Amino acid sequence: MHGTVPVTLKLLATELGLNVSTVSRVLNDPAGVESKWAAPQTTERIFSLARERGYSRNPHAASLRTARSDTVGVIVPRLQDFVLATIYEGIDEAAAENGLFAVVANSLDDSTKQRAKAEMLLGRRIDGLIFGDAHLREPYLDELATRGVPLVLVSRTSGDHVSVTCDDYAGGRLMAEHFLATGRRSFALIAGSEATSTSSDRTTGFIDVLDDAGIVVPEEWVIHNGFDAAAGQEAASRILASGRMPEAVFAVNDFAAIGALGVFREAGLSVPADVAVGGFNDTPLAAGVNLTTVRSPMHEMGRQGLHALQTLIGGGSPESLRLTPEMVVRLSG
Amino acid sequence: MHGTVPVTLKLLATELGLNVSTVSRVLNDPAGVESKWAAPQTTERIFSLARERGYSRNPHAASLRTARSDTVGVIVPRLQDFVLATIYEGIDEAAAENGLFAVVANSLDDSTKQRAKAEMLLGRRIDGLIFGDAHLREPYLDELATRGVPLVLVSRTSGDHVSVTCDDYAGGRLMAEHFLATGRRSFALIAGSEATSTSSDRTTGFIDVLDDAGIVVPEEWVIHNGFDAAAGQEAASRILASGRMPEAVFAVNDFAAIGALGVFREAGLSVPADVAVGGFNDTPLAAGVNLTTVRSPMHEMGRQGLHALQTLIGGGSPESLRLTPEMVVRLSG
DNA sequence: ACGTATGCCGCAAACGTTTGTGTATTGCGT
DNA sequence: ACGCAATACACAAACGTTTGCGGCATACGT
Repeated sequence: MHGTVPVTLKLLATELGLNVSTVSRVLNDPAGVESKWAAPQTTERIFSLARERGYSRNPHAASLRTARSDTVGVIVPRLQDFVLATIYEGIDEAAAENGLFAVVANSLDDSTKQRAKAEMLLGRRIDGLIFGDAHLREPYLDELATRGVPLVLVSRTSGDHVSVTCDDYAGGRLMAEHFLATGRRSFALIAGSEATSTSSDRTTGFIDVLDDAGIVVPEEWVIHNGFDAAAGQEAASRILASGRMPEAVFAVNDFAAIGALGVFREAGLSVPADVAVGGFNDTPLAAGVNLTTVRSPMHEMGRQGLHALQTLIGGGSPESLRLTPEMVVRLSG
Repeated sequence: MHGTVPVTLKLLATELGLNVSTVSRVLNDPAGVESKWAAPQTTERIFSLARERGYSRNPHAASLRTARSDTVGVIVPRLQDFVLATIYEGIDEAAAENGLFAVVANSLDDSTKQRAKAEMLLGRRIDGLIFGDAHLREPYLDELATRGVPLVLVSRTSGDHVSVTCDDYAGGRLMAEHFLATGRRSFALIAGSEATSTSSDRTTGFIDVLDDAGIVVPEEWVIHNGFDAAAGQEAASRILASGRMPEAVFAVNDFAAIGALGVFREAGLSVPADVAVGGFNDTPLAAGVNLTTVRSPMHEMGRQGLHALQTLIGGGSPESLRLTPEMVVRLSG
């Protein structure tokens, strides 16, 4: 197991009495066995020997030669976040289907780390980057663009970089319309992390609808403090501490919603009788706790993001995409 | 931005009037500026030019030469699973600290996909593999081991491969002891996926304690059907459908527990008055919904797993590790 | 019968590193 | 003054591919 000679093109070639170039061309021909690079008989011999010896091309050598790695990097705030994990799965799936490979890194939504990870990936010679952690103003993205690095954004938009997102504004409107239709008249917003398009689009969509209905959301009830369960808990506590209660609260993320749910219930409130709660994304857990929410096509965002990046790498100029969300009403609101 | 010449060792070397070998040695010397491969003055010139030109070594060329990629592959059932995502984060963190890079792939807990992904990663010339999806009997792992592929298991054990896990048996005992101490006498088990060590160790730990107390868990109340919220919901429904109710149910995974929680509450049962519910892992959401659970050191498992793999790659023979779990009691039980 | 096309394949140069070996220069001890 | 050991570097081969170019047959058209 230690003195094994690696099976290379050269090995196959000499064993077949051919030149490595011929073997290489045949093995790489997308036409496969129908390759016109060699006589049918020769092609057959090549493939069968390759199979027999278990040949596997050395991607480092190939990448060195071609200056492509067939690998794309993706940067997410955090893989622990179900939403981003799902998006990454979509990316990875589409990548695999297209002969690419996706690698991932966490930025913790921090600009310095984002830059560090991106540069690290570029150092590994990836062919392009997908950002799932873009902030509204992000000079680094512009820098990368002018450096000529192919990049696309998923989940969040920023500037005029190519992006694949959920139509978050529409999603916010959906939730507001639902709440109004079910008779609620006062609202609080657990609005996620500031300076992200997901946060601002969802909240302005929500607020715009209320505006039209002549309802204003008090400023202290618009709480920006992150997307996770802990953020939802803290926001809910702040709402409770405000003395009075809204008839409904819209958390722009399911996990924040679930965190809020727990705090409200613990405070003896009944949901949705005392306060309705709505989330965003429709993660499986939302179904598990009967949370009313807006479904966003996370997996599909990942897939489309990869496709966009691929056409970008190929020299094309893909359009940004806004996938449409869907209201899903459950018991919590 | 298109006609840029890539900055290589050769470029630096000719520009400095040196040979690439010298530049390479200096730049790679762990001693950094203190390198003894060149005169102090020369070393300084090399580093400053490298910095000025923004030199970044081409890992493909290096890997081609050294036959190492400084990359490890990790295979998980699913990145969407918070537990595995956290373990991967631990792996990635430790990898980065040691100059390595971790790439990940989903197997969906399916042996065929597991093999396919592993072979794909090996084709990319990774230096070693970490499996987070091992089943109890896994011939493929043995095959890899005899092939000489450095591998370690995390989260789940299998055979006598090196593994870093939580002491699941102890964890199961903790939960049983807690339930007994709080007066429950009849139990159901939402036991996760069959043929995984996490499932079997946690349940046997649980059952052993009950045995000693002279309590037996009815067979139809030991339900094997996966680790996620949907599995928990279905299991809870089956329990409800059995006609009578246990005083407590232990789900070997928080998400399954949360799913069960939702079903019980929806059925009008009050938790923990009518039925206590315990989970496993102590994910943030457990705190969010006040779930009693057993904390497992997920992040640390990842870190230790990477270290084990690293010593394996370095030719050492690391010991398997069983990290100790911790009971965390909340309102649900 | 002769030019040309086509099928089949080989040659060789890169891609950017790492690393074993070699060599000129300097400094030192004696 | 001599040998000897460091010091400070250079040379060159190798890692396994990809790909432009070229060459030799055979077949084909006229």
